[in-house]
Formats: sequence, C-alpha cells, structure tokens
Amino acid sequence: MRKGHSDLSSVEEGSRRGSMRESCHLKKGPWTSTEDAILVDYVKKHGEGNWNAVQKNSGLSRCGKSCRLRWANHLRPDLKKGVFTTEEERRIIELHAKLGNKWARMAAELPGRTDNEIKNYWNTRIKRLQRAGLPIYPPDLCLQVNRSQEESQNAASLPNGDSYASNLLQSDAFEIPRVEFENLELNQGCLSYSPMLHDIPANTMLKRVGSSYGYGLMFPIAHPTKRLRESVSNYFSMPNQLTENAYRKRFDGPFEISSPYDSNLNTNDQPSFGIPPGSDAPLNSNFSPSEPMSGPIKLELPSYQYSDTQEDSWVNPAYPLPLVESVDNLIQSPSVEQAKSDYLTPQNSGLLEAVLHESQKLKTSKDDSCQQSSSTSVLDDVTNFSLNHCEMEFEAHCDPNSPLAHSAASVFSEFTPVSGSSSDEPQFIESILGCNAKNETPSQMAVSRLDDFIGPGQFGHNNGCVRDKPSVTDAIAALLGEDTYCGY
DNA sequence: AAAACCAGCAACCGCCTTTCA
DNA sequence: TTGAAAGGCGGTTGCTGGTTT
Repeated sequence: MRKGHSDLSSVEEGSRRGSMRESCHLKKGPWTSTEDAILVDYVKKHGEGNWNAVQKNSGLSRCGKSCRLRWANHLRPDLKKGVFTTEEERRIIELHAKLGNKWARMAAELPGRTDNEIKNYWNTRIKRLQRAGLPIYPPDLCLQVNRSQEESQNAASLPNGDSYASNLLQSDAFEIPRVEFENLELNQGCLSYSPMLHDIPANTMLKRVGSSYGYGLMFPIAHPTKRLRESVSNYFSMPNQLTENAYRKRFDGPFEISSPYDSNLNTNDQPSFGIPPGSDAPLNSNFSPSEPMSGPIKLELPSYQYSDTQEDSWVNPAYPLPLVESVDNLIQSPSVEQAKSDYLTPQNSGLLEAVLHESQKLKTSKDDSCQQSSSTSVLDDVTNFSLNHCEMEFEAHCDPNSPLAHSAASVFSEFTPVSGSSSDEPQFIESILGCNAKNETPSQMAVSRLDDFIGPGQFGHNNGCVRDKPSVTDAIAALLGEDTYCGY
C-alpha cells in the first residue's frame, strides 16, 4: 500500500480534501491514524454495526457511513492487503462476466477483498484495455460463456436459470436478471480487431449488412500519442498468459472464421467477438463507468445491433445460411426487411437501439415521399438500408442531446487534425482507413472504404439511389473532419 | 529539471433497500 | 401502515506519486 492517507497525522492534513461539515461538525476526508485507532477500539468493544453510535460513544467526528466504510475497506482484521494475485484477477474477470458491476457480490466471492478494491481494480483495468484497444474479457472466457450459454439453452427445461452460471464458472450460482445487461453495447468486441476489416470481402460485408447479425464496424484506436505503461500482456494474467501478439493472433482467425457466411465456418470452437448470445454480462463491451470512451473510439458504419430475438444467430446460426449467397437469393430472402423489423423493434430496448428506432421513425416519415419503386434492386435496398443507418447513427451523433454525440465527440477528437501537429495522425488515419491519408481527404477515404465494403459505386457518387442520400456522404465527410458540420 | 500524464487509491455522494418503532 | 434511520451499494471525484516527454 502506498503512502496511506491514514499516515497523515494532523487533522488539517486529514481534512485537506474534505471539509468539516459545518452543520454537524463531522469531519470528512482522509482518516488519521488516531481516528483509525479510535474506530478499531470502538469496534473491539461494541462490535460492528450501529455506526452512527460511534460518533456518540467514541467522540469520533465521523459520520456513521464514513466509519463503516473505513472499517470495511481498511480496518477489518480479515482484510487481505496488497496486489491482487493472478488467481484473484482471474476470478474477478470471471465474476464480472457473470455478475456485471456487482462489486459487493464479487467481494463476497473474494475473501479479504473489498468491493471498493475490486471496483478500483476493474475500472483501472478497463481504462487500460480501452487504451490498448483490447476486449474486456479474454477469449477464453468468451468461449466459456458461449459454450455455457449453449448448454444453458439446451437445458432450458431446467427449473432455474442458474445452470448457465454454474456451468460457466463451476461456482456458486447466482440469479442474475438478464435485463441487467440489455442496454450494453454489443459490438465492442470487434473493436480491437478491425484492422482486419479491410480484409473482409465486400460481398461478405454486404451480406452482413443485409443480415441481422450484429457486426459493428468499429475501428480500434490506441491513441498514438498515449502510452501504455504496462505491457498489454499483463492485462491478461490468465492461465493462458496470452501476450498481446498471441492474443491478437488468436483472435485474428476467429474474426473472419466466425462470420456465419464464411466458407470455413466453424462456430462452436471459435471464440466469438463481443457478447456471447444471451450472456448476462457485457462481454467485451467497451464501457467505462466514469469516462467517455477515450482510447478506442467507435466509428460505426452500418451497424446492425444484436437482436434479442435472434440470440442463436450470433455465434451459432440456428438457420445456416448459404455460404455463397447470390443477389437473387437476397431478393427472395426476407432478410433485409426482416432485419429491419428485427433491428428496429422497440423491444430492443438498448439505448442505441432506442435512438435508432426513433431516428428510423423520423426517417420513415421523411422517406414516404421518395419511396423506391418495387424494381429497386435488393442491392440498392441493402445499401440504402445500410446507409440509412449510417445516416441515422450520424444524425444521432450530431444531436447534442443524443448519448451518441459523446462518442462522436470522441471521434472528432481522435480524428480531426484540430490538435494539428501530430505527425502520427495521417499515418494513423491511413492505418485505420487503409488508404493514403496524404492523398485523400477524409471523406474520400471514407467513401473509398465504403466502396470497398459495399461495392464500387454503390456508395456515393454514381448510384442514383444513393445519390438520393447525399447527406450520408456529407455526414461521413463531416464525421471525418469537415468541421463545418454539426458545429465541429 | 519541469511539466504533463497516468495509475492507483481512498473517500465521498446519492440513491436504494432494509429495519424498526 | 408509514416514516425515519441505518445500512448497502455503485458511481464518481480528487489526491498522491511514479513515469514519460
């Protein structure tokens, strides 16, 4: 333990951060060793609990809550001090996958550790991983969760839902309301590995767009100007002891393989990205409770969120799709409309979905006047759909009231050359968009990459259908640096 | 050497639940 | 039954000290 606040000897120092509450004269701020001694003595005599009586009976000028916290987090004799062991870290990761931010329950599983300790550890870890552009959970755990989820689903007739958790972790079963994680982003898992995005064939991308599979296209950014103090390999002091390279290598394959459309589909044994279907935890979702996404930012091109109604399809498509799908198949397939309805169902109550749903409603009313004829190709339909969503997401990003605006701000802060002088930036953008930043404007780059994904000419300039949606191009351009848009 | 950045940590805040009179 | 008090919990803030630029 570093120099503790309790080492402070004077009341003045102790109250440096806090201030005496004028009304009741209860001290705040760091505890002094004297106060600690008083509290320990009191608990020895009277036992834990009734914390408000401490002040009355011992003369300690601390509120009951503060006493309880101090005792629980620092003075309890059974506390285990020091850094977390590898086993403890592994356990925390497992428990978080299982419980989410239930620090107290996690602490109950880790003797000698406090919820505050675990919470601090986790939040620090999250920040590191975000910066590194790595998923929150190691692939081993994702795989475990996947498998356990399958087993859980297969054993749906069991009287309670704990089989999943117990199978996963071979530990005590908890009942975790599924709703706990329903609003979490689902596509973060792709974040770290999107350098491979440009390797995804355009037709595959198109098929993905036309499906309800939740492939969020996101770009990992470990900000080039930000350093990582520790080796990334330290973040996963799991039994596998994956180094960063090993970790990425391990993921590189599955990223492509795990596409339900790829020919070498081999789903069951591959770690999946993002959240395993129906997982109770935000696996690899990149959230931070205390700060906007600062490391990896998300730049979502047409992104279909994972649908509650198609959990199985995330990793294990219940209905195997043709490995090579022709446009004709797409025409006959209801997948596009199905995807729309699935995606936009209000039952998808996630925040992003909710925003997009509202946006889609507005969009629908706007587009009534320019309905495409029935002869519109499915390709156009798919493209429109994807672009609509791109546009919708961008609109949401530009809405200062939108929660997505926050990440948009991150996008701008990361991408725009406002900061100006970093020589890393062109190279950085280049690495992300896979093109020469020196020769293309950001909007050109974006369109270029979208052409790669959707198909040449489908996006942007030549396609009449898309020309009806010039705002998408504008939006992307603005998103990537034209600072006249949305006030940037 | 100084400034900036960052990780780690302790503690507070506010909300919610539980307990009890 | 109800309202106040106590306790529990998760989120957040702010400080310290180490590291990097």
